[in-house]
Amino acid sequence: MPDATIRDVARRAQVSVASVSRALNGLAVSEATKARVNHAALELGYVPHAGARSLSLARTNAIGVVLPDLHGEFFSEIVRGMDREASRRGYLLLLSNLHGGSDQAAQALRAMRGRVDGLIVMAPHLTSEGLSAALPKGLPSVLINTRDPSGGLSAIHLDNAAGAQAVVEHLASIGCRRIVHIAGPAENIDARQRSDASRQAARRLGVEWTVVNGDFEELSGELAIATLLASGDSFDAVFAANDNMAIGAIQALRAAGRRVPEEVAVAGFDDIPLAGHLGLTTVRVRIAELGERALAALIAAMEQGLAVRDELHAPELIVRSTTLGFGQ
Amino acid sequence: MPDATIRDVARRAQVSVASVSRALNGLAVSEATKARVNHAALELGYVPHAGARSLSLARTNAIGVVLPDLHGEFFSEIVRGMDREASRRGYLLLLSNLHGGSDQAAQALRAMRGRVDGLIVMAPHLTSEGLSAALPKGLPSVLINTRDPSGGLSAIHLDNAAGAQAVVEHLASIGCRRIVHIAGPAENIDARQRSDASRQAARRLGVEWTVVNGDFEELSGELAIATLLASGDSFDAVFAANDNMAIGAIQALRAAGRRVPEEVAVAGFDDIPLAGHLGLTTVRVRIAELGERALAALIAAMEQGLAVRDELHAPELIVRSTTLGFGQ
DNA sequence: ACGGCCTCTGTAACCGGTTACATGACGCAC
DNA sequence: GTGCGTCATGTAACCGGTTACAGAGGCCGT
Repeated sequence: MPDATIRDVARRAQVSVASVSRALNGLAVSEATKARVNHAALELGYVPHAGARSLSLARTNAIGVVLPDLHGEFFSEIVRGMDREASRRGYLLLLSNLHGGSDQAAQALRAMRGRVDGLIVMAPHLTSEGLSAALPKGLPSVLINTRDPSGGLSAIHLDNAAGAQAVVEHLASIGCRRIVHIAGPAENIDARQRSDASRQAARRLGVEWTVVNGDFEELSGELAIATLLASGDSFDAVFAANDNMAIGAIQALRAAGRRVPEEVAVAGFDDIPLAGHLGLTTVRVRIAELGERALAALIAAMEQGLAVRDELHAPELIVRSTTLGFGQ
Repeated sequence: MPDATIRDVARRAQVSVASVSRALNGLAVSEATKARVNHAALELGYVPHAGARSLSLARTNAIGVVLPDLHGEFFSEIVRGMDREASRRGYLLLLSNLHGGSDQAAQALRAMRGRVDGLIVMAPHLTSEGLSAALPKGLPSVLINTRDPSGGLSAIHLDNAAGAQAVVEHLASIGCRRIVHIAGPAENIDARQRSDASRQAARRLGVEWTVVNGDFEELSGELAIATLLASGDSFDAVFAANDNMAIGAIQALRAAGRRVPEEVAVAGFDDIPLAGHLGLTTVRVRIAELGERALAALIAAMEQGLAVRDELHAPELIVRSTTLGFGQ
């Protein structure tokens, strides 16, 4: 027996489908009708068909979220934040992960049309043209950490520059004079921004700054610093583009007998849970909050047709023991 | 200008809507027609309306996921696993979080009808009747870590008993004789199962076993052990119902001058990332894999109408340094 | 030349809701 | 009693796709 439809309920309650629809949606009907409809619906175990409703109303109460393959905390936290805000506002989240190339990405974006009222997209590896071509025209969209193709869309960016700058200023203020920056993958936009901003801040403050390459993994941080130490290079601070590499750096330093923070101050970026446990100075990103804000911005755009806007999500410097005792 | 519909494309290509539909879905049409349709669709920037398509096909290519408010790793990992499997199989995930009480839960489940082809539900705090009443009848469903109301649904359970038993056997095998178990919240089914199974295993092995209460937070583990030590109680092993509390316990022990693992062995449950860093012996749960399996089971049920089945997801004991050096 | 078959195409019904508009009943003022 | 406004209700069109069915034409064999 297939699921009951609104017509089944109407037949059973001896009224028209219009009356059933009105009764169930709280529109004006007589008490008698409402009672009969409710009774019939209960008897049949009627559950409205959300898909049909959406088609008719041109409104789905769902928001599409298109994310790339994210590792670790980032994926979970950003989804958690969006989910929190979505359920607060009465929306469902439709999740789609981008695994393949840009054609698959376009496919994924197109598949959202008619399913969602708005779109949140994070597609760092998509070209601008590809993105704007693939985005369904009629869908309000918010981009996260993605260069806006045309300037015609709202976007939220993590303020990597502010975070990196805060770290360098902190290091300079406690007396560090030779900073080594462990960079992330070159193609990663966050990594590049952190690197650029830290270099500029160091230059401005008259602090020496050199860079070594990493890949965001702990091991790469350890190797980078071990290599540097072996080469006899000297420095009194390490700023890694993320916490994982900073942790690797600390291990390499201690293995080589350098004291942290007395001889070398170390800072990371992200504030992963482990950072708190190890006392790592870092930049707290509040990823969940970033997700919440993206969703809030999207809903504003959807419901009030709000203008395009570009927000920066400011992170916060968290000073802990891997820098605080420097020079003592 | 509203989005183009299939009728717009038909008009532009000078063919019927049926031909457009056939051309775009790869059914038999002449080359000439196909070319004209593709051309017209491209010109109009036509994107099919997935909602309308679903309604007509009675198939959505989406899977509903209803989860309670989960903290920490669990939420992210299980969603990640389901997402991975879903995108592999060509499904989208529709996420809905249960915040409120059981009426809100019923609401959330009903909202899924007509939007998804199947449902994955994790609702530990819902009564059996509530659940089976709220689940739309026509929807294949898989439950995670939830008592099956009627036995009529597929379900996947984490095998807490096997994990807890493995821990106790390990502790006994290295020579521990007095185990303190730090339990989780009483209403949590995982916590209860871990507690029960560890007690039974200890009894069977002739090891002393006592329990203290915690709430899954690190602080509660620390307090529990600190209190115990202050009372002069003696024991040589701590098995916490999760890693967070185990870490708290270690801090309390070391603060009191007890050596871990030499004097007291400590084990947790979950294998959070921090556990590896601290060398905590624990039980690896592979939550993402649990999510993958739930999704795979659901798709099997949907596509092949597979029979009800009840799976156990076995965790794995990970022995590390908080137990390995015991007694030395 | 004709019937049969095959391929392509178009018309219109259908999926399951919502809602504009028409209809009918009723109350009230004149 | 008539005219008007109000209210509850029903009919049918509509949202944007898919597809059963019918019709049109081409090709074949006889």
